[in-house]
Amino acid sequence: MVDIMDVKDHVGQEVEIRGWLYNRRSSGKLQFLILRDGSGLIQVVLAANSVSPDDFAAGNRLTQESSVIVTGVVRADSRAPGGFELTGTSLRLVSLAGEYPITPKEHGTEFLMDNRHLWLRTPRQEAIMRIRQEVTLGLRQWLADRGFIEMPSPILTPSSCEGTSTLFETTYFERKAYLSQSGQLYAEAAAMALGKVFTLGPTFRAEKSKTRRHLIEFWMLEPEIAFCDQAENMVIQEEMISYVVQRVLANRAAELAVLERDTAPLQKVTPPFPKIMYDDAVELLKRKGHEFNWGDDFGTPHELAITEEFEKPVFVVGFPTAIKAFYMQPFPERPEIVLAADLLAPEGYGEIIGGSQRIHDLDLIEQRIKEHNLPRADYEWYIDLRKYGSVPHSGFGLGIERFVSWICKLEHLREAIPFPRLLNRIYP
RNA sequence: UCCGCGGUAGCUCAAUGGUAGAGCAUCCGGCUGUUAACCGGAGGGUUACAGGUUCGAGCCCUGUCCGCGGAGCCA
Repeated sequence: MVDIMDVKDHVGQEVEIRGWLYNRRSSGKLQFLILRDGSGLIQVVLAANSVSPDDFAAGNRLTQESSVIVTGVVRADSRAPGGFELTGTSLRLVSLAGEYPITPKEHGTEFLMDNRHLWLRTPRQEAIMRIRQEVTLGLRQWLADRGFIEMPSPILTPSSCEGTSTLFETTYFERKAYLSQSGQLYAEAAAMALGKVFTLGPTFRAEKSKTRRHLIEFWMLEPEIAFCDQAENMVIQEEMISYVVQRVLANRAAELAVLERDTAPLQKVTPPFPKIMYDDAVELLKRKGHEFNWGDDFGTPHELAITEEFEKPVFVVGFPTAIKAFYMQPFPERPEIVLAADLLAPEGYGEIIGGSQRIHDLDLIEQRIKEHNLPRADYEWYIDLRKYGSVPHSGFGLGIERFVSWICKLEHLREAIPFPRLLNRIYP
């Protein structure tokens, strides 16, 4: 048995391919079967004198997406898509497919989303999923190589992590529980145990967001590092992002080609990334004619206006304390801003990372929990981290689907995850 | 939640208020190098739903539902 992607290494040999019929063309005594097996596409030529009459007839009855096992001799042929093809020697039907909804013609997104379980079989979706795997593998590899330990955080939580976004409520036997919207607080505890850690898992936001940049359920990577300040935090981010982008360029060139992704902008993604103070970003926006006041949070048009000034991802540093989470460390000498930075991706993809140095002072964290009206009882364990050997520490959250969408230059986040949960969609 | 656009065959889309159409898919037939193959034939419709105007509504009006795009919020 040979994967289609490896067929090119078996020229002149007879190989067995197990897969599904992607498309079929026939010229009477000659059939062209395009097979897919998840690793690629290949054309199998069935001639009346190359296979038995029964196998030839079976080929004629094949419907789109029928599963088959074929054997054939590999031949280089410029007329074949991909340059290699099989001269079929046998064909065995595994299962005859019924009328397949996704035809070789174009379809609308609503229909494709209703058939997401089948849509995943198309070459474009395969390419995106392979790139997604390269991204998560690359992130894990880069972190593991630097001594980070993967520490999963719980999905069922007793209360909000940040007390801001809307949470999904569920029941935990006799009491209420919530689906996690961030693993960060748990990552902080883990960092005090193992030094350098990360959590990678699903997070849930019950916000009625309805844009191409939002998912209800999405995956987030959240590294957390003890004895790390915000400057070091940003170095980690820019080196990790650059490594993964360059790795995808090196290992997934074929998939990027399927997506017709212009790789020139990605090749420029190398450390260091430009940094702009929030203060200066406000001035930049005013200069470009935006109505924007110091203290406002960025909307989509503002992120676009900032990122179009740069070719690489750009850090916006020093946000107003009032618009950021309760746990962020104030700037030295400037309590009105925090040691936090958002990383904005180029080409209109916006925020892919939010990171900060965390408050390590016991009195200040207690004060902030009070100011934000958070239920102190739920945060006792978090406060403990400041009681027992507190150290300066930093971390960040990376949105996996936004990162993948940018690398693939997707129109919509829904294609970056196998089964997207959207505002009006929980099927399939 | 707000603003805008849309819903016709399994799919993608046509159709001056006057007989419901095409391509793809499916089925039948033809073709020994096809490239979203091609050629001939067949079947396939509660025009989202509910009302209304009209001699006559896919088309005009009202309401509802659903979807898409954008905003806000965020990764």
